[in-house]
Amino acid sequence: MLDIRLLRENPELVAEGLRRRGLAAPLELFLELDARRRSLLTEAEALRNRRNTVSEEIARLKRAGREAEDLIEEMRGVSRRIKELDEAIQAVEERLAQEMLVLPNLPHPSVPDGSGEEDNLVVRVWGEARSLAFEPRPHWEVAERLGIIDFERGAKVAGARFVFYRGAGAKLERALINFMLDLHTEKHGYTEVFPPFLVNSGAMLGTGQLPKFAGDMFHVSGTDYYLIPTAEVPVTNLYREEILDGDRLPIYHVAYSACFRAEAGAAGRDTRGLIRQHQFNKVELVKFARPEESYEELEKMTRDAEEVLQLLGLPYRVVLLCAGDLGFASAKTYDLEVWFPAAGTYREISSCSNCEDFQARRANIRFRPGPKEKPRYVHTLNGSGVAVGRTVAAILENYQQEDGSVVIPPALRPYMGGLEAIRPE
RNA sequence: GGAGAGAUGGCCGAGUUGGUUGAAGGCGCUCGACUCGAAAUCGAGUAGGCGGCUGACGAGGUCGCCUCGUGGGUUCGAAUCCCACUCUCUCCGCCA
Repeated sequence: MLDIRLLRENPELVAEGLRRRGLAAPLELFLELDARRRSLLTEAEALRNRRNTVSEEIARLKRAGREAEDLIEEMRGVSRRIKELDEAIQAVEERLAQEMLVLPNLPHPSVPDGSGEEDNLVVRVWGEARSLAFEPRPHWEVAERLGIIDFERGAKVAGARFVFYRGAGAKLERALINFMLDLHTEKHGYTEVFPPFLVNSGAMLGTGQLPKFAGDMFHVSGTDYYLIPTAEVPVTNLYREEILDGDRLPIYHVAYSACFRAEAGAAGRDTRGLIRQHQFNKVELVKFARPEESYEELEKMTRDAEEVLQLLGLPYRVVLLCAGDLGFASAKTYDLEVWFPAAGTYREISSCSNCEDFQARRANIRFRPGPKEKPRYVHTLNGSGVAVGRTVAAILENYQQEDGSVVIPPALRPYMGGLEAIRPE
């Protein structure tokens, strides 16, 4: 959520940020609601002040055994008026919140202009996007020939965009999760958490999935539970409604979770393979940082995610998203895109974002800079470190051999019981 | 799922015949005094939010309002009375 004060005092700045995202927001409405709210509040407070003073007077009179009926009669009217004003205030505040909650975050000045993917900026490339000596097969063919992923039975038992991993495939998925968690906890200093996979609507509101993107998620009918689309949701909400000790910052968390996405509106896109599933695994990085350090932390977090791909020997590039391609809550995002030789393209495998205080304001996550100082909102960051299913897909395509086998990246072998390659049965 | 108990400030813990209790007391913490220094002792301070005025939309100052799990009700007035909900604990049942 944006700061209403920023909107009040600097509407042009907000309008400019929204325009860069390709949005025209009717800011006059906000200003009008805000002004109305404050004028009602002032009136109600003046009346409350009157009531409080007179109530003391009444108490004094009663103690002295005197009558106070005329004052009580006056206060009856005052209380009635206060109630009316409170109702009006509540209505205005609800309206204002409703409008504020659907406004996205403003892009950071370092974010380039642009309206979509094609305007994103490649900031660096790692590894060689090599073409293989033979005609590479897409990862789902590699997987099916090895019998390690069962797409058909996934569809039978659950539906389209669900799979069973089997044998070495299941083990590969599990090995990657452990490999990533170990790297981030042991080398990069993150503290592991294992979060709930279902959260309530308050948490979804905090990170920005609700109210605007309800259709992208699975909702357990008859309850207030939603299946998490990413561990970012429970982990960022860990410290909701808390004031953190400034000495603890920055806080680094890493979490494995299954992720569930309805993929509404994605009909026909990536229908084959592991790229776009309703359920997938992900290792997620989340940071809570002081505002003045958050952009430095974003760079470090991106490097931490990159190291996963480097150790696995997967060629990738880092892309800075343009203003028009930014996610709802993000002020600045780097995507990591990994090379897929069969498709001949780079595909997103990680997304690292600084949400600044946008989520912190919604979820009310603050920190005390020093003793006696006022609490301030933290900056929240999140990044995939990295998407596991897509990593499996990338390994299958990049490490496939002409005979149909797949070499296990050396860094992963300790997690695969020393296995050097997956071969057809 | 059934029965009961409870939810107060960073923590512990008073306060329920409604009226200087935003909140006693203790602990913790901060600052000061004492000390060569520390401990002990003494003194002062120690929640958050919102708004008005002042000031530059800053810092600061000042006035006021709200918050004793959450929401609603009764009342001139509610931490205190009533209702609903949430969460925690204990016992029973069930279960990985």
